[in-house]
Amino acid sequence: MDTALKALAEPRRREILKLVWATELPASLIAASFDDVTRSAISQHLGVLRDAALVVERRDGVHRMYRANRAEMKRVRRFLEEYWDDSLERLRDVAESAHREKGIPNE
Amino acid sequence: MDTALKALAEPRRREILKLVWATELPASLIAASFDDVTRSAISQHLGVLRDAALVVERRDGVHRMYRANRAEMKRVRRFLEEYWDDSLERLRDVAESAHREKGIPNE
DNA sequence: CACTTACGTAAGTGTCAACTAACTTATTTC
DNA sequence: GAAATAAGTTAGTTGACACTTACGTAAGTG
Repeated sequence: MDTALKALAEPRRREILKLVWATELPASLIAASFDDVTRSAISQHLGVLRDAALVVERRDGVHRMYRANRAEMKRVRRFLEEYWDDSLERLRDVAESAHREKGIPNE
Repeated sequence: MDTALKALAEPRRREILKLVWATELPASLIAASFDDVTRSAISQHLGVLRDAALVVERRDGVHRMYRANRAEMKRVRRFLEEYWDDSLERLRDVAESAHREKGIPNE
């Protein structure tokens, strides 16, 4: 999960992900849509996304077709939503117990 | 926004954020809840979170009290949700998305 | 005022990440 | 089978980052 979040923290990779969200694309086309970076860099980004399971690869002759792994994306999304929503209650106790243990001044 | 995402990609900082989500805490207590890292490291993490506006600082005598900036967190959350949803929208526009569902691994 | 507490900041270190350039491997075409 | 195309891979560079130790500083305390 951490791998996925880190992968998403990079703007270039988010851009790639958007490209292959709805359509399957070969690496060459993905790389071609970035003019300020080499094909190699994109290939490496694709590797990171693949390792994070955010993207799936399928070989088609000389091409490697990529598309977003929406199942995994959903997992990330759920994780974050639980993070926002659950943190409040779940951690109030932790904070308060720490409060007591260390004996913080005033309040 | 990119600053915020990057800040969130670091597990330690997510942990800190959780701590100050529901309760305002002084830096010392926050640091005290991590035993494998120095106070200085936590201070620096707090600086990153502050720069990303994910956390607000309030001075109270010798203490610097921190709490999560929920407004900013909401912004990040919205950004991500638009990210998912915009892309999903595009997906809907792709006519063959329905039959492509069948080829999707796991889930 | 000396002392302590609660913090930030500076400087230095090791590691990792993004990138380029060059090379390799697989596939199709002639 | 040689050449061309598509893509991954490796080596090396640069910069960022998480961290530590050491020091600085503001606020309270005897």
